[in-house]
Amino acid sequence: MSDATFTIGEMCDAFDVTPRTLRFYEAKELLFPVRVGQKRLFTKSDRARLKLILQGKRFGFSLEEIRQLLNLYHIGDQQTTQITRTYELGLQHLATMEAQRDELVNAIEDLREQLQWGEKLLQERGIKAAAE
Amino acid sequence: MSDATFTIGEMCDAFDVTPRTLRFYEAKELLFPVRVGQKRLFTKSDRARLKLILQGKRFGFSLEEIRQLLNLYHIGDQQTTQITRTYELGLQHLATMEAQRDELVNAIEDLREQLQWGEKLLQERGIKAAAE
DNA sequence: GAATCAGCTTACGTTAACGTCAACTTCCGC
DNA sequence: GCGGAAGTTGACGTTAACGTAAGCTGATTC
Repeated sequence: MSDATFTIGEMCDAFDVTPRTLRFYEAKELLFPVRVGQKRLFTKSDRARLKLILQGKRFGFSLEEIRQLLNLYHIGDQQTTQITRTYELGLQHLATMEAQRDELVNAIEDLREQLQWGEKLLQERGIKAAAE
Repeated sequence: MSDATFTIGEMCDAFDVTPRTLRFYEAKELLFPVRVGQKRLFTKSDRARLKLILQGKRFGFSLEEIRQLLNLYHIGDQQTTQITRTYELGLQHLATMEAQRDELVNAIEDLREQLQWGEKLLQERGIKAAAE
């Protein structure tokens, strides 16, 4: 029940990416689709990884950083030494992301204030909000 | 008391960027240093903008997106029509950032779980944490 | 007054992350 | 058995965001 695979086209539809992107990610060793003859077949694992990749990108991480992070989700099948390194890398990423979250929360607060300012300013000038 | 200006070198030291970067941002109309002869002098306003620029970059925004956002902090000296547009742009950015924050919070949670998994796994294998 | 230093412009180079052909192969329906 | 759809591999093009090198100016310092 975990043998469901997906063609490249299905993946593109599901995640709104182009075939080129998926092949590129494979070349960069971010995805590992199975080959049946020539064709790629993406597994459920690939879907999970792709989801994480796109998420990571939204947070401003590079593909290379993401590639390393992804090993966390393969952590079972590694050698102990490598697990330790991967684990520590994960800790660092966690710290980065938490810092980013804090910064983001502050930035949101600042932006809110600016917007209230603008709102007030618009009211003073007697503008009817785009309520038409 | 608001007439403090800064040379390009001082800016670089303060924000850990290169001169090239600051000149590039000026060319892209993200910063507007005053000229004294040939030389650029950065105002307090430029410092505030640069801070926002670097922040935005960390969140994965492009310089062009950031440029538009920055108008929010100039919102006083615009025409009413433009203020409205700027204001709406700000609202959109706010929504984007809030979505990003939520996603980030979830991702942090996921990552934490994975790390606990790894931690457990390392203990089972009897590894002394890099406490040496 | 020669050197050093900070800064300037112009222009070409670079890296990441794909886009865009071009030129096949494979399968599927009719 | 043929046309179209889906997929494949190169190989080159593109955009953003700077880096880097060359050659110039002006101020300061010894």
